[in-house]
Amino acid sequence: MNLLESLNPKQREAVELPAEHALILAGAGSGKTRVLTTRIAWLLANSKAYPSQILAVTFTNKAAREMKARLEAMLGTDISSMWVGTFHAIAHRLLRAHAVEAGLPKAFQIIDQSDQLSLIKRIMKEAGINTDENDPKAVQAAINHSKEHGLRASDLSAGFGKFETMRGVYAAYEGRCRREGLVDFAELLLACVDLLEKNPLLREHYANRFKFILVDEFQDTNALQYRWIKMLSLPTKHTSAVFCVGDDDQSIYAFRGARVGNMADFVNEYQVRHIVKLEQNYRSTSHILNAANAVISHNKDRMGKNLWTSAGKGDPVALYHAGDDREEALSIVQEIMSRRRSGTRYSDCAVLYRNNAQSRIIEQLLTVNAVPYRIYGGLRFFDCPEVKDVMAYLRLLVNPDDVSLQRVINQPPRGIGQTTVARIANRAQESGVGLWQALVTGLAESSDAGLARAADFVHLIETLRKECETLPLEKVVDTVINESGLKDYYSRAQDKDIRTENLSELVSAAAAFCQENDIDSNESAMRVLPGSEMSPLDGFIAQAVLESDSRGDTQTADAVQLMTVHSSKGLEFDTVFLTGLEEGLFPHPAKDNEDALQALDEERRLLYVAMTRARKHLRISWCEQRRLYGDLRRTGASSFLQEIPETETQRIRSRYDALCAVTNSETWRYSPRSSWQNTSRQTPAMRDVAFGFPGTTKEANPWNLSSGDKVKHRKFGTGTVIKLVNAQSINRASAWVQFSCGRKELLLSVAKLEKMD
DNA sequence: CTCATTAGATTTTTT
DNA sequence: ATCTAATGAG
Repeated sequence: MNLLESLNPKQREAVELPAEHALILAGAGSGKTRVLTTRIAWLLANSKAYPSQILAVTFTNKAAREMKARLEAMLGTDISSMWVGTFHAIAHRLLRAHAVEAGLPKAFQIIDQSDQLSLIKRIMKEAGINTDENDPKAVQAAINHSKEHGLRASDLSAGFGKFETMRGVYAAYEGRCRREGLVDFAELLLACVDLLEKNPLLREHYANRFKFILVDEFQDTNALQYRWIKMLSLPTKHTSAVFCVGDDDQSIYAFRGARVGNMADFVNEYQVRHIVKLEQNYRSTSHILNAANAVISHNKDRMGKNLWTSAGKGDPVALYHAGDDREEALSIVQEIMSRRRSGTRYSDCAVLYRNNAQSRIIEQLLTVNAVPYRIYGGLRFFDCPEVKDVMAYLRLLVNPDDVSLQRVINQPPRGIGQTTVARIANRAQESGVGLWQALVTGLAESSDAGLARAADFVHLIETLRKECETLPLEKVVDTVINESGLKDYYSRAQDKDIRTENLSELVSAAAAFCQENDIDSNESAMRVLPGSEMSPLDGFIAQAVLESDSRGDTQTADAVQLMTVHSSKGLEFDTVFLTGLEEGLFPHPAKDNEDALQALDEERRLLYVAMTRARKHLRISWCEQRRLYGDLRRTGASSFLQEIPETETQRIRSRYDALCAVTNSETWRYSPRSSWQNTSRQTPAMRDVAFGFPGTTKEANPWNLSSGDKVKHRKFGTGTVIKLVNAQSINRASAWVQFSCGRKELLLSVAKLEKMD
């Protein structure tokens, strides 16, 4: 069989598994996506399933698109009856099809994180809750967390203080969303789960329909997504076969609710009999792979996997110890330029970092040296304010909810300020209706100038709605942009070129949406098409919220790729520069001690992901000190570096190393391990002075102190260090010291503290 | 109502 | 260092 020819035995085993539940443990670079798509193709080719019986769920739109594209290429047939999409997109589709049964208005709208936050803030303000003591973001997180665990406000038992506040806000938020027809991301899934739970017939219908459910990146699923899959697959009845692909070692999203434990739960609950491990790596050479394996082997609770490769040893992992972040960045740029001279493309090089703040210095030096680069994870197209404004107008046409109204009632500015909005909000609250309703019903009797302008706004929206009723999507978007006044407004704004370009790009996006979905360009945007769950406009608005990553890819340009380790997941590059392997940065320290160990394991997985991005060259670097948040911090080698075996590495002699060698011969060792230990512990003294680091001429340096230490002060005498504040900072570090004359906070760069013992 | 200044915070992020 | 959100003057 043609499909299977190029697969290795394990991959082939996975593809040819019987129609039963299965878990595929797919290591980095082991051909995971390929197995998933080939499995589907194989099922179809061997008449195990019709396309309509397949449900393939991914995490990101990118993955969904890739899967569809590969399937189309493999099969060469129409796959439109197959459901391939993200959890949220598929949940949305189900809810549109069964809005009434789910208790939702037909025109319900999805709100994104920022819409959700602004709604929560407003609810808190209206309820007179002090937002200083109760962080709206924390309340938002708590609400989403509750939803992830299937808990509605009414499911939470009464509590005290902050929790009770949150519970109240949650209840109000739920009520508001229901009244306004708004659904947040978690609600898409939860409403689906509720819908199927309440309708056994419907549940059975879908479980019978989707004979094969395939889940990608299973290690990233949260509790709610797990339940959602369970609802669609009736695990006890074995109507559908659930095929999950994942890698516990690459689970790096626990902070947003991902549960690696879902993998073990799946095996138990579904009594999975087929577990296939894909351990042959097709990406990296063996020095890199062995180094990554060694690091990840320090983790507890692994399902157990060891990647191997038949590729040669390749280059050892290069280690670069820089004096500061500038030297680190410069050395990277220099190496990229030298590689470029020997024929490498810029786009084969990636620079990875733990947090976005680290990119600045690298960008700076790339720019200075005229090296083109591309940053991943910036502001996405549909997150641009001007685009969000237009989308809010479009939503008002379909479903006049508070969130959209609030956003654009004075955008462009039309003299409706806080006071007027507050007045409207008061009326709305009194009669228990939404802002729009309050506006529509109570405007005539008012002589207030602000309210009169609000009436004009309502008139504008209603005119637009009438005008757009029969227009095709592209024209609707264009009309709204022009007649809302947004175009005029933004053509006078600060970045008018970008703003207006984005507005016209939005019109093109609407046209593209019609093309992709085979919608006739004359078709009215506001009518539900036969055979579809929603109108073109509904679809377009939903896509804007759910698929905000659909930004014009500039992949064609030859540019160095800059991104966080998180966003590098799933990608690969010939050459990877992994930066900032420093204690306090990578691993990033955990806040509370409770799950500090688990957090450390996740950081280690993060490092594993980063290392396994590299095909041929991996260079890891760290600095003695780095500028962070406008503050100079003394850093030091990450403890993770000691987990990389020396046999897989090669120390690059840095400028800083060279300096150490001349100023302090004791510090320089060719053995990397001993060298890290020495340089981070020793008093910096001469070599740092020679290198020109500020703050190092002081006698006492913050990194030499810890709480409990006995210190001597010229004036206060001897005392004990209680705690250190900003301990890593060179300029702002201070210590609380208990002297016999009392407790003092001393700035370490100023106070001359002498350490005793 | 709008614009300007200032305090406060800043791991990681998709949907 | 730099961005955002929240106050206060014009």
